[in-house]
Amino acid sequence: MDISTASRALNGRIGPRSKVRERVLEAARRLNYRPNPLGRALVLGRTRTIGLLVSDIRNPFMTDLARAVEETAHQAGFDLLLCNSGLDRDKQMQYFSALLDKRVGGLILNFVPPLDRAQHQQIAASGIPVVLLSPAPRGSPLSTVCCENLRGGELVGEYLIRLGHRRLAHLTGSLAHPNFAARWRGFRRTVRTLAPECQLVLLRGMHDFQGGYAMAQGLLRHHPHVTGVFAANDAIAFGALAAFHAAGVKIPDDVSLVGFDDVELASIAHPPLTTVHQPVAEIGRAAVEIISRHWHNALSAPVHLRFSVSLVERDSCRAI
Amino acid sequence: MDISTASRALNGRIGPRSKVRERVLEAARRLNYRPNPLGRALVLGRTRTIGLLVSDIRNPFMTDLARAVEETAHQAGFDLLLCNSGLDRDKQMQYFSALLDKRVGGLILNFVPPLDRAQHQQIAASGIPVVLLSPAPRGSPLSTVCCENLRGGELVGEYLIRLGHRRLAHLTGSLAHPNFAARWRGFRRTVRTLAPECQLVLLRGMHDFQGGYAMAQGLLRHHPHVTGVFAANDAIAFGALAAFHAAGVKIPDDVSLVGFDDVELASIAHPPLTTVHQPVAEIGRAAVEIISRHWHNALSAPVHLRFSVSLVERDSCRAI
DNA sequence: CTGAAAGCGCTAACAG
DNA sequence: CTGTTAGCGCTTTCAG
Repeated sequence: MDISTASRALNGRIGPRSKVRERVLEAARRLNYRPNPLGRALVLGRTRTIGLLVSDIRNPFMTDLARAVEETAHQAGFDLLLCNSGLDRDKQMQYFSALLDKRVGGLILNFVPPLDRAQHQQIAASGIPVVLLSPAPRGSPLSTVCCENLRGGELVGEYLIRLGHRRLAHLTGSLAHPNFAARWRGFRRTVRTLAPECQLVLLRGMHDFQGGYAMAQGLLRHHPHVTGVFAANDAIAFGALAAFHAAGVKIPDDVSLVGFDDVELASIAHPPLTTVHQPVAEIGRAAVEIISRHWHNALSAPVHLRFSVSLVERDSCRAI
Repeated sequence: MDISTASRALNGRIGPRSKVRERVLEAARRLNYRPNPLGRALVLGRTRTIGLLVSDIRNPFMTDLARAVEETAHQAGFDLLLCNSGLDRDKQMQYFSALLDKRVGGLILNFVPPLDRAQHQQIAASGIPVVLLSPAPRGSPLSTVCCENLRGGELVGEYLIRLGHRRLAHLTGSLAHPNFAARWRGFRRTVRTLAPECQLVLLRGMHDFQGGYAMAQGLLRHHPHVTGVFAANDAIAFGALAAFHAAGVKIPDDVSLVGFDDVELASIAHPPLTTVHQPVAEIGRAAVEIISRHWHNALSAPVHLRFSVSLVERDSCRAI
């Protein structure tokens, strides 16, 4: 018996009832044999590693996502390479190439700023399964998994209007990012429809804690009359909370604040944050599943998933 | 010219002024050549990947650490494999073995529960550089990077006593973990010394948000008279905060609360959390540096680093 | 079903 | 300084 037979046995390419198979498995166990993934990867041209490329893992939504992704990936026999690209487009592409060089088995990307159609094609041309965490342009060759961003924005608009707020602000990141763009579109459209007289200011900055802090400061300085604030994600909302707190502005007494994501920490904020819930664990699971299926050639066309959202009311808003 | 020459040129094992070197580099650029790390890893027997093994990346301290580690690692030409082992000892060792199989270039471990002397030896026997995020038993063959846990506990003890609290509680994880053990030891010792009459209750549970929540609930039920609480990390403190909030207990009016870690989010809690600061970015950098040095054979003996801590006063405590 | 042989892309030991 | 050769550990034709 030689090693090719052993290889076949270990990989199940041999009759399951075969005597040889048993002997190989037995010997492997006895010798405590552990296959070297590098040898395998070299000949196969790909690894069982999933790359997760985000701008900053400290964004609590990304943290929760990473956890879910790692867990699912591990169960499916993959491991997780974590990359923080920041907001720099070049650095993003540089990371991307490095991951390709490493022959990752799949990629989960949250590109900020996002790519154009040509870049989508280019990425797809790499041949490795890619899942985008945002909606793609129509006909994109890449898989996408995201939530109903537009609907989320609408929910917040309806809610704040219903509470009687008429001077609103939206604190967001780059509107070039499809997720943020959709949240804003849904919010604005709803507000415009429900209360056309409503005053609506848009502030853009970093989509993280710091950015939220800075934007809230700017808001207090230049638009002190605003009573309802929609932060495009919970990280921004947390930053805003801190800034309001520091400035002596009471939430929800002086200003009502709504976030987006419903990260675990939203409930510990001061006060507990009203926010749009998206099912992060399911999103992570779905992304891994798509990659795993592609890996096993059980999937060829890109798939597009969109999870529904809901508003979870806590204590950061009140009627006016 | 053949490929071994090219290999040497690319790896700088050739006179920097050599004509050949120039030609190789030029050709590589022109052909857009990208070395395949798998081929290299296979022959070298190791990769430029660092494994980070923690119980849960959602612990905000670990999130901050992961960010720092990834950044430093990337600069040093390494990438980061993230593993969440949970609290299960077997799963930990299983992850550990899997990482060895993958020929990682180094490992950063936050084992919970921790290993005994024999296991330290066993891990060291694997031959790959390992950095523990906790103090090791004397004479451990593994490198360690941590903070002055004992001193941190003392600081909190001094502080709460100085504020006049005499009914104290400590909310922590497994005391088998050296970090938690040291924090508790420092705290208790100081309290016992400064105010021997002081009542001191110890609660153990999960060292995360949920655990903090549960422990605070238990505290309210069984020890409602406690006025000063020291949480062994910020995640526990956040959970406790939520539980207190839910129960209508005012912080700091009814209870003073101190955390440990000083994660970014500590400032947004309600109220902003008084906590022990440890320099997470420096810790992450140091861990990567140790591994990188080992990788380049510029280091053979294990190194032990301990960073200093300080108490940052915010608004979660008051004098009694 | 099994063995022999080739080769994935790279580095290193050894001669020239 | 350069080329030749061998081999890292694995999978996969291709014959037997």
